[in-house]
Amino acid sequence: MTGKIIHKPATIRDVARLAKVSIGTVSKALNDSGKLKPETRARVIAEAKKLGFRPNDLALSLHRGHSLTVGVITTDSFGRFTMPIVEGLEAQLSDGGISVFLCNATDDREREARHVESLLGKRVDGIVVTARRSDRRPALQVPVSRVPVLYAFSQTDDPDALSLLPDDEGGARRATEHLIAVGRRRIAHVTGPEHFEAVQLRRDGYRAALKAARVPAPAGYFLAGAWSEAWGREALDRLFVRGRSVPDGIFCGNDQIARGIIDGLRERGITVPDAVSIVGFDNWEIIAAATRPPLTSIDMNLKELGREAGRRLLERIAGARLRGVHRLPCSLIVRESCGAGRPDRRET
Amino acid sequence: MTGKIIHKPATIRDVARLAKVSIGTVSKALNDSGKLKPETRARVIAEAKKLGFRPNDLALSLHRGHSLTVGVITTDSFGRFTMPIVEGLEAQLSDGGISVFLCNATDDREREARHVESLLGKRVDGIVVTARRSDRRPALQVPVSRVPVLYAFSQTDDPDALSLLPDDEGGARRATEHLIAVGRRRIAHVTGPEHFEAVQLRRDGYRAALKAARVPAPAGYFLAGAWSEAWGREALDRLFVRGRSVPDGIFCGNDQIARGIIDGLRERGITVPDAVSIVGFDNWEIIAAATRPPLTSIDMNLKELGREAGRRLLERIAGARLRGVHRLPCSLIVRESCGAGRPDRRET
DNA sequence: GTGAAAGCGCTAACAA
DNA sequence: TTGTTAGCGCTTTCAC
Repeated sequence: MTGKIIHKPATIRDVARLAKVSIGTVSKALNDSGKLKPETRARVIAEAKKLGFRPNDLALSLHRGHSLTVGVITTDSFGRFTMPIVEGLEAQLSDGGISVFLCNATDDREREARHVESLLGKRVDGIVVTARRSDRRPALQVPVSRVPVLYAFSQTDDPDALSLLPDDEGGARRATEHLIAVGRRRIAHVTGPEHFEAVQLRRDGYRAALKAARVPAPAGYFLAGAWSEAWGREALDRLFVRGRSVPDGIFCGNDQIARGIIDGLRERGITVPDAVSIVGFDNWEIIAAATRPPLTSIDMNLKELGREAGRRLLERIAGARLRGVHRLPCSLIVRESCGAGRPDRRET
Repeated sequence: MTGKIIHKPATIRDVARLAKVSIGTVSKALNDSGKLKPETRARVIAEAKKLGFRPNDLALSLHRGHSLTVGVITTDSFGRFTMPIVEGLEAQLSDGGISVFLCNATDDREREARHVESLLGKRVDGIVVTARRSDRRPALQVPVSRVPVLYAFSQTDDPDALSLLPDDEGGARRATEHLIAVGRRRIAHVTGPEHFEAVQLRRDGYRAALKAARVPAPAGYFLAGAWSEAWGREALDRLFVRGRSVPDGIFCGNDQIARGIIDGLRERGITVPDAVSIVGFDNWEIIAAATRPPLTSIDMNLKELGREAGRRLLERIAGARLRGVHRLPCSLIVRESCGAGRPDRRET
């Protein structure tokens, strides 16, 4: 014993003793239930405060059968995309008096299983699964138990699962439409590895927007590569060196690519947005604000996605039978990399 | 009723019924305690598995008086610095079977208080406080109760508090020493707002290293500004335009500044690392890897700081009486922005 | 208006 | 070797 003085938290019994009433009375007084003489109620409350009494949620949960906690399991070590989602989720849930357990599984199935076990043991009322990217993943193994599971920025094969994702296709369409709106007609798309679902969807959105506006989409104008600045610069070589007509607008699959492109363009003496308009994707503040000029970009509204995940989870916990894949809208954040156009405020 | 089928989790009682033994026997069998006929034990375990039985941690915690949970309260909405810390913390703690509650207070004292209330209600065994930056903050108000509190990447006035911080001064010294080691003698320091404690400490480290090596530190070579790329470029103007001798090495207060400087240097046709060596701070992968050339930088080892926080918190929970401010070492991560020198592997 | 007691799921001390 | 039971802290009938 290291001489630690344990202040065992006061129990309802302690309050009862001090206030010279029964346990039941204390409960009624504190929860404002039943009928009590105002005087008694006041006295009990006073004593409770004096003792610093705080009901034990453990006992409470045991009694009522749910714990007012949910677990978040992420395969992304709380990376760039997970963070805002968890932030929104936590905000929404904690407004409802629900606490969030954080579990990092880091793509390790076994670790994930252990975390699920642990959460189930803690009798969480629900589980949210997040990931580094929105591609399909194996379903979370939740042995027996009927705890609601929700996939946020993540999806699985189980058709009964509920999944919330950003509307990549719509976001891409909006980006492309914006380029068209500022007068561009030779619009390229430089993006990440083609096996990403997000890459495919964004490409589809890009093409759909061009088609709708009867703007041509030359084959060489679609370039899939890596998610990096370096790839952005490299793509520029392919786009601008050859003898064919060069783009006057580029929609980039993410902000890093966009940054590489903007830097590369400046190094070639091509001005943005005068000669070429650029739109990014992710609206990663730290990058979008640092490019010269600042980058117009698509925001996936991940924090809001997190909040929505919170709401839906609550509904499911309440018994609603939600399922399927839901895509949430992206926003266009206008900065200076596209030039005038209409003063395109943030639109949802 | 939405027709939801509630699979109430099996209780120890259910197992007992099925295995035709008493509750006590089940408990013994499952916890490997007491003496039981191996056959009985096996049967009980089998039935438990069949039922998907999983002990209710709520009941367990209620019984044993501690919950195997801790709370993390952050004033940073899970930002860049908080995430690795929380990641390390969660990893360390979950290895010990402890779950982590995430609470985002976002600089809102009242929200923070509510979170503390909630955590205390959940009877967490400890609380970790993290912040956006390591400056001193008001102590966490933990009414009554003796739950251990630990400040990670954060500190407070209470001299009895336990606080874990990166060794900014040591990191800065190492960075400067590295510049000296690669042969630089005119070393500038461009950093963030001077009211940050981290800025002061890093400046001290920079000066100490110069002094120790008898390298001069001209007054104009220390430039405090913002944490941005733009400031890095601006600082360059002050450093290089005047008629005085220009630096051949620059230690930057963070990686963004370093990036601004590297970009600015390239635009002036000054080569890195041939003409000037650059060291950054934070080792923010996404930036450090994208600069041209890749940036040598100081890593605060925040994930390890998180792990260490987990360990210390465990000790405190176990009754150890820890207090004071502890500074954890930073590492130098060598890339290519300083030139040869010795092949400086990652040193702790 | 207030008190007494059952019960939430589990462990541990004690009986049988 | 196995069963019984008190008790962890709380809410909620049901008596008084």
